[in-house]
Amino acid sequence: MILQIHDELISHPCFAEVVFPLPLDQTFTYSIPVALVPQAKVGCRVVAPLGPRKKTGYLVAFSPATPPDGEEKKPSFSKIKPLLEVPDIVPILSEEMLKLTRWIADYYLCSWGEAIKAALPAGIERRSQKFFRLIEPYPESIIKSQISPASLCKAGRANLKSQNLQLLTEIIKTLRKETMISRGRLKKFFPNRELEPLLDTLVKKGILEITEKSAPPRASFKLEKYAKISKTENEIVLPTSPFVLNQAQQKALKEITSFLESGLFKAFLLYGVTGSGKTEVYLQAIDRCLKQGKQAIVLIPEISLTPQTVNRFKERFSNFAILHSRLSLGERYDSWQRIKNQECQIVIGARSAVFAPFENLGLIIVDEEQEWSYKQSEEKPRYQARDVAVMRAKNNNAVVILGSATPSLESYYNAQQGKYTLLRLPERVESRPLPQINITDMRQRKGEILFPLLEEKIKERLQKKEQVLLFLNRRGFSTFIQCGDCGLIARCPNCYVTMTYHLPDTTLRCHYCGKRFSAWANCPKCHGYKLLYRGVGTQKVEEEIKKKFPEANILRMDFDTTRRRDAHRQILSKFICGEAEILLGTQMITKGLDIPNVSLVGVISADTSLNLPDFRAGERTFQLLTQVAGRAGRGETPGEVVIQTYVPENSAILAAKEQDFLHFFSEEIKERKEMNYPPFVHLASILMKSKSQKTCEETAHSLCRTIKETLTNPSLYPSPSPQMRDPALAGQGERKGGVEILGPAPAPLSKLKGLYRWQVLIKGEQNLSKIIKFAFQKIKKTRLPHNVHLTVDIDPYEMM
DNA sequence: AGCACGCCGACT
DNA sequence: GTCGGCGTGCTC
Repeated sequence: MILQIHDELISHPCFAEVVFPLPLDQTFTYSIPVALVPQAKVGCRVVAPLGPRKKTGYLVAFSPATPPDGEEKKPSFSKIKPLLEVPDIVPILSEEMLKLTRWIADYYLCSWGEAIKAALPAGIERRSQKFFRLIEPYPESIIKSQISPASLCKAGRANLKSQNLQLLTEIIKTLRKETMISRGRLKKFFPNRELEPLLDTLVKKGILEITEKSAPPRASFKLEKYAKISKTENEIVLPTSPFVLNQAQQKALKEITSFLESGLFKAFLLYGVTGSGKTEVYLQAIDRCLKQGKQAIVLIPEISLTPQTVNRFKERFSNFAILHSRLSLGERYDSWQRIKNQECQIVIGARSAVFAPFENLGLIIVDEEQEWSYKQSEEKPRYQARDVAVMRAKNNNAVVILGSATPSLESYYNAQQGKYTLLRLPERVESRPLPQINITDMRQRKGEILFPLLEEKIKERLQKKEQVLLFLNRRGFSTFIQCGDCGLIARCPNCYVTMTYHLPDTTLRCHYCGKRFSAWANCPKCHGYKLLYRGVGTQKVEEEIKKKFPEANILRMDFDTTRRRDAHRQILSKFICGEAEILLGTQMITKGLDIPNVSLVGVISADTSLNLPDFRAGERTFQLLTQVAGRAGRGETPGEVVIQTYVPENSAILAAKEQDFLHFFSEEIKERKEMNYPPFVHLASILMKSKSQKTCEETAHSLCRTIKETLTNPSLYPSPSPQMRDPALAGQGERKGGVEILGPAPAPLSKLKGLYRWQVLIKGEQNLSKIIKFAFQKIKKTRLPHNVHLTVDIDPYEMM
């Protein structure tokens, strides 16, 4: 073995440094077999042995056979294994993507391999399929005794539960017939839950043998599917020529093009009210970019990525690709391949399209930059695509345009500070008036759903044969049920949240873990029959509307009515065709709907998003209300909006009424400064999850201690002279060197899916990644309890 | 993240 | 006594 490696070293005195899409913050060193030397380049995928299995990793660097003095020592020669395969002829990752993913790994605190995985289309990993085979020659006794499970057990010395004997018999029978069978096929035959552990046991006992074979690459399915899609999606689209721009648009475009032509990095914030013609500016900027021989990426929030939106681009350009989460793996891979081959010049897509593998990038557009969906919160890496877009533009000397009618506080602040250049489109094209907004104070009469003003307006619109949109950001019937005698509230046993009452099956459901019960007939504690149904959801509103307007047709659109594939589109097209006069729904009706006949928008309660324990609650409410209000009056008839609320004096609601972003910004930014929140500080959230409440709490405390130690020892973390902050701005947490630690405390959702959750929040003037990374390394050395799971979220959006 | 190895309670 | 529970530690 050693000899063989030395042989290779003579012809190729280099090792491959490989990272894997695993939470392992290190590179692995492999030798490169002579046969693979011509192919193995930095940026290629490689298949290599990692422990007992083969894994796809990424070649990120070459390292010399003998490390220069002072560098970390290589693993001993006997440990180094050779690469097995290099599936890429051309590196799949450019130098630029390697640099960008490295930055993501450092900033958002994940491994380089995880960051790279996020930048590549899903399903690109070479799948290896396991095949099972009965070991030849199996003991004579087994064959003779036919397939008596009992004798098999003895021969294999496997002690199996009786209910598994039957299953075992069947498996053996199947294996004898097929000799080789894949895990997937076996699962199809025996969809029992016991299958997997049983197979493992049999392998361990030497009755079965596993052989690994690489499965065909997913992409081979792609052609047929792609053809199908193009057929349905290729409806006739008439090309449009560029519109004549108004003065503000012209000015914006001029600034953008001057930077496109200069070939220098520039970030713009294009702040234009709804209907001010941002898209036309995008289109003409893209056109200029293409004429420069460069490529453009357009990011659009997932929900807004409708045919309607895409067609605007299709009308103007032909050579683009769409990257969409609804695409199948094959389709996505195919789009990606077309981009990689530079067969198209424009990419339109959601969050992950920011990684489109263009090699001569000139322009990135982030439409609706304030949208939360640009932040990946569930999966690692928890990156903010808008910020990645800015970073990528910087790396490429490209132009980035962040567009919005209601910019995020961060972006507008950045524009004020000169980090971004502000471009304003203050007027609506064709000078369509903004909708009239009315506020109803719900404190007048508690417990009501539809107040007289909204009811009156609905009646009016129905008579005029116009359409109505009703918005409530809460699904289900009642958000909780409570015993009127003892006060007991129905809570999920796995999560510390109330259960929502649902119709028509009268179930109690947990919106976090999906648990369902049939609803209480009476109180399970005191057996009282006086049950209170509290908190209004869309189902209850639907019932109320039906009562009040029996002649009207209502469509409800929420998570429950759109679970079926395509239901979303079906409901919308029904509404557009005029099959219903009222569309009632949650969040999902607020985005990108453009229905000319909608003249009234009603917000049943504006307060649901306002009461969340989140410093962005006000901002979110303002954006939501502005967005939903924008759905009214898109046609000839001027629109009208009614917002019902318990807090009409709240600044977010007042600003939404006046549709005055700038006023909202100036109020909100004051509060952020006072409370020491972004954009004045960076935030990082560390979440501890464990089955044990105690472990959670203890880990949280010890983590806090470690972070504090890190901070008090300036030699430990590389921070440039921690400057003193204005003491008047001090927040409530503990502060050291411009860093403030809040917590530890139970997370707002203190238990979810059976796991307790504790949280530590860190505020800092500078990027907190380095400090946290350091503290983590330290805490790992002092041994972390193994039954806690740590999640770090840098610049978090959801801190529940 | 997997996966193997290793040390303790419930059964043959 | 063995089986399999999952705590611990490693992967070039």
